[in-house]
Amino acid sequence: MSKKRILTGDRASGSLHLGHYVGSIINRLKLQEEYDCYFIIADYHAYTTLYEKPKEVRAASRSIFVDYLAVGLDPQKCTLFVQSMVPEHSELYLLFGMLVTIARAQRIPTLKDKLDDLHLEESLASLGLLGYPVLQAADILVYKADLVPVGDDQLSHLELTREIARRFNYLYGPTFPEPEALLSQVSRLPGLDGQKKMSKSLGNDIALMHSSEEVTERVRSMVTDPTKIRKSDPGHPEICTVHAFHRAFNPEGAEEIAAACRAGRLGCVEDKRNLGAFLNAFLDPIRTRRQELLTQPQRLAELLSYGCGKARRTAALTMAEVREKMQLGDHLFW
RNA sequence: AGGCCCGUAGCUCUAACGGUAGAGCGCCUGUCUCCAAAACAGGAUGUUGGGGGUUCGAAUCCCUCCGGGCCUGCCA
Repeated sequence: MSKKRILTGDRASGSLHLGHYVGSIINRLKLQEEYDCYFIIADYHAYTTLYEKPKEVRAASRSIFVDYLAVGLDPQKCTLFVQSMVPEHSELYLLFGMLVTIARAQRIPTLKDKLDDLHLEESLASLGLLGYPVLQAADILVYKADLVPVGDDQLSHLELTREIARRFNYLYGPTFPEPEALLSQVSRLPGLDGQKKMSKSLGNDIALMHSSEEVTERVRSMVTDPTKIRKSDPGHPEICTVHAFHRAFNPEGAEEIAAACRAGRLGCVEDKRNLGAFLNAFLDPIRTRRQELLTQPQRLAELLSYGCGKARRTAALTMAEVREKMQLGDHLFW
């Protein structure tokens, strides 16, 4: 009962890929054993940029939910839910919006990066995009989460969450914990191009839902060590994308492979063939489980509604308290 | 509510006076590589937001509709 609570999740902007897996999913599989975990599929967040594409967002939400189950997040151990199905998020976001100045929101460093990605001038950013970190604060605090697994790029968002919690507690009385970062060892997987991090929008990803043929094809297109021209040339595994994947998915064999590559005994073609086989061996059980789940729409619907219901009950408790403290709601009116 | 600006390839944009729709990036193919990358060679992509009009001829001018944006106002 005294388990600490965690909130984390994914924007519903695309299917999960191997970068998500090594970056956070694998960590969540452990966290669900020790903590009271809430895993959010953040479709409202997806709408901050994909508001013109509702079907894409819904397809992504569905695909992420099924993948959560397929990789082994267990609805008996953790709470899996979709953000928009818990309307308390939006109500708390609205109220938190009063506690944050425009200047403060504009000072979040990730906003600038996001605008660059979108080729947007700051003057063209939507109010929703500016409010993104405030919505995140609502996501976290509506469950009174104690811990938030974050990469260092998200620390500034968590800092805002803590400020909001502190300010709310000061103004209306102690209500929220100040959530702390749970810094996990960040193993970041590069994309197929070896340059940028793996991302669906860059098209350099291997999705959990890719077929084995697609995986083989994508591995074949990976960038390797450009100085290894001939098979017998000594390679540099530390700068080779294929090897980065070996280290992530085949840690036991990685050293031996590196040695063979350096010695010029291992060619890239063979190396890629081996990696493809490894990845497919890893993905096959996930594929099997996904296929099984997809034949049981009724069960999927039940699991989704179970998770959302559970999340909503928790969120409703917080909102009742927030309304009370902020003198809102009909039972206080007269 | 008024005023102004914009809409062209997946993205960023160029196309004087109305005169064969283009470039860069990205993408695909080939050569080269054990692969991939790089380099080189080649290729594709468009109802120029929709409709109407003027004209021998409209991305360009006019009308209209749709979509987007900026400014001013509406004592919210």
